[in-house]
Amino acid sequence: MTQRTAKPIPQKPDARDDADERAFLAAYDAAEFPHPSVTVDVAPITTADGALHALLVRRTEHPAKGRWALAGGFVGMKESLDDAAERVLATKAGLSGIFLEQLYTFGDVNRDPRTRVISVAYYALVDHARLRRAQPEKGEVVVARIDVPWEGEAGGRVLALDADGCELPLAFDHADVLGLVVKRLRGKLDYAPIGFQLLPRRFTLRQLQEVHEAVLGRDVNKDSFRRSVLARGLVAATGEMEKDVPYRPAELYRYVNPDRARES
Amino acid sequence: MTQRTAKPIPQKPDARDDADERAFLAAYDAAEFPHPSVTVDVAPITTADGALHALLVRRTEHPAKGRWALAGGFVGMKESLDDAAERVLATKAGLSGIFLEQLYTFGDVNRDPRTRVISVAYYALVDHARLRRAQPEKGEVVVARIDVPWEGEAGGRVLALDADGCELPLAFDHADVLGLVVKRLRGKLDYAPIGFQLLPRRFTLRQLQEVHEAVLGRDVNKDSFRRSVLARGLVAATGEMEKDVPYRPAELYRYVNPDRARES
DNA sequence: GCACCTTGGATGCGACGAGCATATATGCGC
DNA sequence: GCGCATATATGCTCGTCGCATCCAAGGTGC
Repeated sequence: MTQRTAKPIPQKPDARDDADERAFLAAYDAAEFPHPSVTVDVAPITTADGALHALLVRRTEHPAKGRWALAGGFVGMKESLDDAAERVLATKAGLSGIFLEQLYTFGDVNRDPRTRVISVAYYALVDHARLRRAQPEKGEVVVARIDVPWEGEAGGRVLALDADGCELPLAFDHADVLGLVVKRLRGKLDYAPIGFQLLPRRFTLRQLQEVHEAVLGRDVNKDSFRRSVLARGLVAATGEMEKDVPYRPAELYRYVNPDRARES
Repeated sequence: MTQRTAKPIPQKPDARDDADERAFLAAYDAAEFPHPSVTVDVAPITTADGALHALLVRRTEHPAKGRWALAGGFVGMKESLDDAAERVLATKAGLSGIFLEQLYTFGDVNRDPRTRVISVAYYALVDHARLRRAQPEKGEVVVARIDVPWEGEAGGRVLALDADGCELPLAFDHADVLGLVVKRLRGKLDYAPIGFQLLPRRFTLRQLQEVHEAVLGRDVNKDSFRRSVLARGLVAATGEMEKDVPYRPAELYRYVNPDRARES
């Protein structure tokens, strides 16, 4: 809310509030004090091979040149935070129309060596095939495996590994940001429909279970998982079967929003 | 895993990176683009009479002059967001040393009529007696009853009522902020130790139950509540009893952090 | 075609916790 | 002492979760 930290604005008398307020706003000078820079950083997340993965962007400029970072950008004066996150996700990561949610705002004084930068972090959830096809307007990207060195929802920073298992150096405090993404996803997974966002529209229950195991970092009981998913009514059978598998094909399901009807 | 998607960036010679980065930082001009204002808004929360209450501050300046608002202030260039929230809580609400946690960042373009203001919202948890004694450095405050017009974790804006049940007009989007506080508290209550923050150091299990009922907005089963609280090992009996009650006094408990030892 | 393997999908059992009822304990007012 | 309100403990039921078992269905090798 609103209050001015430093020298107070010259006081005006109290009456005629509307005209008074208009006059106040006309005289208001937003540039009176220095303001911090505000950015959004977006972590596009998927699951594969039993682990979480995140798309990272190689920094081509200082600071942290050459290191890997989340897709980020400054917030425009006339765009909301959500709009800025969508724009950054589209331009820096080449992804649009996918699930996007605010995570946390990082505002330590020295987190960016340039100047005071406050960063509103978002995470985006997308299925693995789509993330692999992601093509930004320019720049080098990588889909890094997230290595979580803690259990459950303890929290803490995580590591980003390339295909050979080598650690990718992360820029700024992005190892903390990604750690908080993991913690948040683990906390929300069993009561919010976020597992479906990491899969294509049609999926088998086994795939959904593998997504949960990748997010949680532990095995889940197969039968209990199936029962609880089906009992919650969040998925509907399509009658179709998966193809080209060397064993008994499983039925394909789709996510149904219990509130409103949805496309198939 | 990892894959490089796009055309490689024209590489600059990689050596002398440190000196290079120092030169870049020296030439960086933070005032090159206009920046939004960044504020913190703190909602001091307690429970009483079976409902959530929040401390609100009367605005003495435009905009929204005369309306009630969360305790807020601009973020200084050399203080972290958490530090700013602590400072605002101390100066605007007269409270210090209490539980404080970031909630969400509100950044719609027109949420403040003056200029672009991005607000990082926090909530603070404090026991009722302490909130009633809170005395800011200056200004008029009120402890408003929060009326939640929705059930469970549906979410949405809430109303602030004074002692007579009359609605208090809220400034900016603070009805939404308070609504999100309620939603967050309801979601975290049963797996995070936040109920204890709303009580004095020593409390009866009945008091803890009443806190839970006030936050959740519904009754909870007494015996199940007692059993689960005791089984989780988050509280320890003190051996003391409550005094001056016209019925059998209950034993006083205290919160124990299961990780590290704590004071009694 | 047939044996065999692998995975999908259903059923049954026991453990555990939540909700509910009951019984007993304890301080106060009469 | 007696009644009352509340605290505190115990027993019961029921739903859910974890675990084991069984059958179904498709592919592979002979």
